Amino acid sequence: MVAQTELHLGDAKDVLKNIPDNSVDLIFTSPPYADQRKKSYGGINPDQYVEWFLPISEQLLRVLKTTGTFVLNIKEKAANGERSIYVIELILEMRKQGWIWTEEFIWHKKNSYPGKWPNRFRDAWERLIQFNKNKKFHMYQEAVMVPTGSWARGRLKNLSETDKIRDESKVGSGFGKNISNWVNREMAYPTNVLHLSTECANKNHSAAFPESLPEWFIKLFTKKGDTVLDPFMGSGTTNLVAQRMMRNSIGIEIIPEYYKIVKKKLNPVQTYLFEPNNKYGKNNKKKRLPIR
Amino acid sequence: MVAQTELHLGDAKDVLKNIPDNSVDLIFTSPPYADQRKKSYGGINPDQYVEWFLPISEQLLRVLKTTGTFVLNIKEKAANGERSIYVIELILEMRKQGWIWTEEFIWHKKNSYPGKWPNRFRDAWERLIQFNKNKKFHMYQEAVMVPTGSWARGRLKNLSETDKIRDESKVGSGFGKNISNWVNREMAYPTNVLHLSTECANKNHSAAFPESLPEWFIKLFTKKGDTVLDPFMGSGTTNLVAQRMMRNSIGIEIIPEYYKIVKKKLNPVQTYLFEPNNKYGKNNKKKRLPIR
DNA sequence: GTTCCGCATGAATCGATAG
DNA sequence: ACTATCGATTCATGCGGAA
Repeated sequence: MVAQTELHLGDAKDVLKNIPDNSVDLIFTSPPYADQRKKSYGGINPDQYVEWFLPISEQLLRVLKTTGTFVLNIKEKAANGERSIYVIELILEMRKQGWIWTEEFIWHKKNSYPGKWPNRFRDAWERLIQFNKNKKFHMYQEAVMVPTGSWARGRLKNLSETDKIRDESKVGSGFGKNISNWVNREMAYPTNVLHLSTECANKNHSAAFPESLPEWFIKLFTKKGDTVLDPFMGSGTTNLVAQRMMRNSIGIEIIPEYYKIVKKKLNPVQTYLFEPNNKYGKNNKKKRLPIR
Repeated sequence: MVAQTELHLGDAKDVLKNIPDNSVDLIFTSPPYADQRKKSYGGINPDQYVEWFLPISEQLLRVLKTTGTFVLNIKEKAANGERSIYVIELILEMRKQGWIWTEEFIWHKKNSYPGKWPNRFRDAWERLIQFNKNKKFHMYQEAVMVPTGSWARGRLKNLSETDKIRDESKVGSGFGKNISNWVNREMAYPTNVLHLSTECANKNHSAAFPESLPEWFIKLFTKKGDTVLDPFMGSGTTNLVAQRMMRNSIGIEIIPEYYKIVKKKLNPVQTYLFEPNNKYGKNNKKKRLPIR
């Protein structure tokens, strides 16, 4: 079984028109935030952001299945001592388009950007806003259960301080790396707060979000063979993870350089027969990264 | 020096009118959420929530000092599979009143009790929305600094349990080795994500938030002798903490039973002598401070 | 093979300076 | 007065080299 990955070069609002109605199970994306990524994307003014995004979200509403989910990763910036309001305005406007605002997950970034200002602390969280077309949608909650309970606590007690600190991410939301050790123990459902760090010093690839972020939502809202869409592909993290998890995916990117990089990265793997057992281990990270 | 605590029985929107302009340094409150606590507050319909709150926030804007801060603890609930929008509408409307939306802190509730629904996970976070009158406001950042990760990794790891305990007490008492030399370097400013446990098993009253929550914001935005206001006092957590931290405080509560409980709980000397008619005239603030 | 230490690096934000 | 650019500030993380 092979997961198909479709890559498109172009503007999301145009390219989306070629995608059929009700054909996508999960949209996971992180659009360029207002006034950020100026060098690459030109930067959208906060005042014009909603206006810019609405034609795209309208298309997204069309291509999403009625049982599907749209997860939008975004965070408004602070400027001149005040937070922008375009994100919450966007939620209100998208509701008018017919979207249902189902949930808002919090991504707690442990290693947020440092800095000190007289009037504010470091911004250490981003929004993961969940929208749906219908009140009935597919959600595979068991797929993201996390180890917890007395066993986890007992084990933690015997660890060094260093290990405790490191392991906290594992206990909190299941984003730790050696999760396989915890399988078949006491499991619990996670919450709507996700703990994970940005991968900043990773030489092999730099992405806006770590792989575990789309991975979690792909697990939660799709099953194998489903289709995942990222209309702002960037470095292609969503599509890479989708492919590895045996989900079909569609990626759209407006910048040729990014498009080429992703195309190179994904194409060879596409024809490669996937083995579900060999997934999230540390050793296989090296294996999958070198591009041949 | 004694911190004075004023308690008022009545509707916030009326009682607030008796509080002088520009007299409060911090407003910290957790209003009744829409459609919840029906038995106590009669339940405010989500559709009418903004309309209900705006006359109150207008008064709050008046009584707050230009250097003061308003922290609103609130979280919209999900009803019928959808998140209510009254909180984000409220932010937009309060901006129109003249409030500056400075920041949104996240309170990550670690111990919220387990639960699961077909369409969502446990809601483990709440908003702490910071509003200001002015871009310049008082913020005492050093008061809430926390140990850095490297401090925990490097120092704590090599210390015995007793050393850890001893050193902690020294920070407070000032005795022992002078650790202030390296404390500064090993302390970091926090982020806008707060990790606190909910105090579930607590006496008779059910507080909406743990004491550490108002404590953190009182440390951050006030100094001793400042005035803290909670227009929806409830079980009086904010006022209790304020009093303990040597801040004057004002509490307003509409339900007689709560009012009586708080009045009993707080030191009578410090709840002594409130003069409701003494409003706009002479500066009653200095007058009511030094009472023995 | 471990552990430890040094170092580069982020979806940041503000205030000052320049046009 | 308003926008554009730049420097200063700051810390968790992971990598690579050293002990």
